[in-house]
Amino acid sequence: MEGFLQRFLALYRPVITRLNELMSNYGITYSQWIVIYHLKHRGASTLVEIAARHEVEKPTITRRVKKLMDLGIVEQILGNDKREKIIQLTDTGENIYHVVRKDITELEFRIMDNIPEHERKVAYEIFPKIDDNLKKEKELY
Amino acid sequence: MEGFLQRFLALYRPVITRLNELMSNYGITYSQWIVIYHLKHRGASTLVEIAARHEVEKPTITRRVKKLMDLGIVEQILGNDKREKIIQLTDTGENIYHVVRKDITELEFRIMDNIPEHERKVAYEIFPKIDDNLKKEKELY
DNA sequence: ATCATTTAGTTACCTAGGGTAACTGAAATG
DNA sequence: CATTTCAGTTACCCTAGGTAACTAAATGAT
Repeated sequence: MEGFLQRFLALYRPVITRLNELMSNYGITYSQWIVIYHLKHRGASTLVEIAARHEVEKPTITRRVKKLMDLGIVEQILGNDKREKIIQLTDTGENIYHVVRKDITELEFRIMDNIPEHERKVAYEIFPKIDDNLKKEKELY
Repeated sequence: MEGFLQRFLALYRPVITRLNELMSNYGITYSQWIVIYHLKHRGASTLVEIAARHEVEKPTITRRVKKLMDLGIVEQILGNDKREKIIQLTDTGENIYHVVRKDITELEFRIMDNIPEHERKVAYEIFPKIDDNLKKEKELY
């Protein structure tokens, strides 16, 4: 079987475009949503924690968080270490989380409608395996 | 089951980064590779044909093709309709196709090594279904 | 035949998104 | 107390793609 990656990659743009379309109703993009999701599920975090968790560089998170603070979705709280910027969701942020989460879940249901549960599960579990394999092959230089 | 799209999207960056790393040995990127692959499998084509096939806008293909012509991977051939730009792979392009194809196939094998064939197949067949479903939901405005 | 319309391609401009390097200020190390 | 490490930001770079406006060529319709 060949062309797995090709098919995988071809699906990216339609999916991300649809999600960003959905998110644009709330003034955010999918990449910012990742931060919202993180804060909801992991609680208040520093930018470095968020960056590490999602394997992106610090400036990427600085930018996403700046936008979310401008939108009043996220706010800074003070900690002991004054180097750190600890952020959490505002009430607005919590509300947005819930509506967007609902929208995404519904979209997910609609576009997986005709796919049997066990097949979804197989694919769902393949993704992290591929990710692991990529990481392992990177370790070998 | 929830978070399918999340997992799907999270895998995109590692994969595309690895592929672009691989392609950079030949001076191309994955998005340009798509054009090379198209020409190899569909033969000489116009830019509009390529754009339509991959569901991107014309300027996107103009840019990819410009780069590939600069690299001597692709060349223009003349047709009757002087509006059209018909392009095909050069000999260099053919050679690059073969080596890159080999590299991709090998990478694909390595990162799917521990995934049973039937599981790969399930995932492989899910992708176009999701794509179809997205298109159908777009038709409903 | 000619004029309007459609089509192929290009250009200019804008956007999202992310990486790297260099920096600041604060904490930790020793 | 000096050096090093760490968190975050800034400036600059890149890829990638979309939209709108345009040119030139081909179609179509009168």
